[in-house]
Amino acid sequence: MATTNPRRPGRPVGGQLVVDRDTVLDAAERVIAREGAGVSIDDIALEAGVTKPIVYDRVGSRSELADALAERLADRLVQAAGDSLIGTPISQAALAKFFETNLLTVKEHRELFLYVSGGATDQTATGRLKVAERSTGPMALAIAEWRRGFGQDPGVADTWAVAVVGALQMTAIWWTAHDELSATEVAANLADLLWNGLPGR
Amino acid sequence: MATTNPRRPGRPVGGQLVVDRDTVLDAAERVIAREGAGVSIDDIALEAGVTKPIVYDRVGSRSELADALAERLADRLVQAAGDSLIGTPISQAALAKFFETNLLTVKEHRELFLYVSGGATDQTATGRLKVAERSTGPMALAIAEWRRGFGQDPGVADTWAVAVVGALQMTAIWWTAHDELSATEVAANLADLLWNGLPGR
DNA sequence: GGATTTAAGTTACTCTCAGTAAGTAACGCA
DNA sequence: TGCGTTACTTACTGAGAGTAACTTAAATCC
Repeated sequence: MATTNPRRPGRPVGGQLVVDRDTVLDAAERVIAREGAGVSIDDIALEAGVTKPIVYDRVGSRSELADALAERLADRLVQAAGDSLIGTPISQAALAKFFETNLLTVKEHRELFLYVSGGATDQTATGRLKVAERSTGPMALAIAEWRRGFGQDPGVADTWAVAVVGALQMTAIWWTAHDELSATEVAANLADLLWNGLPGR
Repeated sequence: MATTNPRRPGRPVGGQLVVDRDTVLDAAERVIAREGAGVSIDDIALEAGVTKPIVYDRVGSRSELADALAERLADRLVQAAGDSLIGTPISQAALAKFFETNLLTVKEHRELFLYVSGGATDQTATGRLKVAERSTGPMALAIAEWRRGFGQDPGVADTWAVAVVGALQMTAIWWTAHDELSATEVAANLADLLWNGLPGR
């Protein structure tokens, strides 16, 4: 969707906005996927067929952009994987399936994940935490639900959700960096750890 | 150690180097701890009482700097926590102690951790992975050892080590962002998860 | 012991990029 | 038909990474 015929200055013909926020975010995802996490705002603007100030107008600063992309990515992770977990009978196998889906989704959006993680250097810089927090909510709910189902204290759910998401994210980035194992194998290992614990059963 | 009396151009008197690599890294840690993860190379140079090209000469580019600091941080984490784990009888309580030490160490070096994580935007940008990989080695060894002790397959050790480190790191950064719980509580929750598994015992 | 090469700094630059200010043309309302 | 408003663009500013050019002391050579 790169600009075919550059626009002149001034308000364009036809009362509509040239691009809306979502279009800019779509373009950002596309160019990040294509060129890697090092892309500049100008690159994104170009991909959207527009200039930099428009990007600022639609989505805000670079860290706000990273945040917005983080939300999208997190939602996608939840969406893709949630089907594997919520509502189905809980088992180690289901957990493994859930992890596998997550691994594959991260792999698919690896550069976006890196962009979002490295997002900004200021205090909002906890980009990975942003993805995590978004993914964590549903996860925490699910965990609390389980625990209640098992007749156990759901109070640990928050910590556990963060931990599980952290384990998953780190494993995913590690796995995509040097994938000798298949997603299925890694997911099975993870599920084994988180279902049975370190000492095993 | 900030510059008291700026040096003139040219080679300084006295055959010695003004600063060596470690001194620069020390300065970097100090200024990051004091001013936050947003510091520039110039800031670091100033703190070291030297100018930017010297920093480049001693440690290299910004991502190499981040990598070097990541190694130091990881070594410190291993150092601080290793005592709690290696050689002692393995138990859920020991694991909790290990986690607690780790949490407190990350909290202590929070800004450094953020600097290293946000480190660079290029493909080397997996700064957190750098910390992780460094921490992971010893952890993987320990886990493999355990598993053998339990008479179980040590083959999962690599994946498990990454997962445990990931869970720990994410939990740490989450905890330092909004610490309502004590380190001890969070560590206990983590140990419960990783010792007993999600379903509990 | 002076001339020359090498070592170890600093100053001053370039380049890229985030963020913003100023300029321009179409729309839309009186 | 004129004038404010809207929605763009171009052109700037400032900061920071990385480097080139310069400066002076030490070390080497005769």
